[in-house]
Amino acid sequence: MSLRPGIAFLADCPALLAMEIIASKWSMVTLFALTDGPLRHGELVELSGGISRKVLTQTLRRLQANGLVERHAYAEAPPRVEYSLTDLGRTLEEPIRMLTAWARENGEAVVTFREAAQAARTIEADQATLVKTPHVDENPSRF
Amino acid sequence: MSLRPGIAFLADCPALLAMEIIASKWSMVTLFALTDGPLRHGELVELSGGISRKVLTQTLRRLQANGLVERHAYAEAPPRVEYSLTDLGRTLEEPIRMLTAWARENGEAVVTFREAAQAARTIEADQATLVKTPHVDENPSRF
DNA sequence: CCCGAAGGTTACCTAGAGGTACCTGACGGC
DNA sequence: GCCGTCAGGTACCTCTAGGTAACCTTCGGG
Repeated sequence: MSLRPGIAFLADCPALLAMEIIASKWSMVTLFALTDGPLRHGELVELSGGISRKVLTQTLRRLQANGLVERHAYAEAPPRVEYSLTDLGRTLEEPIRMLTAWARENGEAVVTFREAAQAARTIEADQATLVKTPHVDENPSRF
Repeated sequence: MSLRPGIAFLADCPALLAMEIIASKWSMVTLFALTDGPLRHGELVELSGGISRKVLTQTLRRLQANGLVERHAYAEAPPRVEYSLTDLGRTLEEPIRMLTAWARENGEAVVTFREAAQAARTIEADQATLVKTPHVDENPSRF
């Protein structure tokens, strides 16, 4: 231990537990969608790029149970339910916004890289089946 | 659709795919650990607060396959392998740092809230069992 | 009286995350 | 030889995230 200072904190529990809650695709998306103001269940489904209603409900309940999101149900004619960030949730706005901005800016690059790597691995595998090359170096994908 | 402008992008695919890769507890922890410089496998295990060696390897391979992390194996006496961020991975430094800082600052608050809510629900449930006996027959009318 | 909308819940299923335990393989020290 | 280190790989297991599909409830409208 005691490598570079300021890293070892990773083992500290509450931070890791908090990470466990927010560090999921749907938590991120949901929290981000709420950074611009309260939204209804149906609106969140539309905005979130494919989340199912069940999973959205689960996600919201989890965020609610951890004090990041509030649920307001209005006793109206067509039942209306709005979700919004709590004060604690609002402290997440900036980090989430930055991460989302990163995903928007670099998502394409990631996908491009992944596909190139995939293609490279495929070719490599083809060569391996043709000639069993000695193949010493990295990428220990067995022969 | 067409609610507040600038939200609907969430449905856009590459961003969502990128989110899927980095938005996991161990990806976050691993990437954060690497923001301060290259680290070896064993160092990452120690720093990451409980990740198993198998899962660390899986996580690193996934990040590597998506162009965020590089693996350098040195052919030395005791095999040495170092992992570092790629240029693309380095663009994640700031977002990850912010999120990690948030987790460190607010992890305690989240855990506190969760435990309070848990206690409240327990009391509520106790009252329900005391007052509401006919909980049994609330099964869905199956026919 | 049935329909549709809104916001759920429930049952059922699969895929993947993640853990433990044990094996490999090259080296160095004894 | 035998043991220990480092970075894995593999087998096997469990648990949950997440998806589909169906049903419920309350309302107003036709």
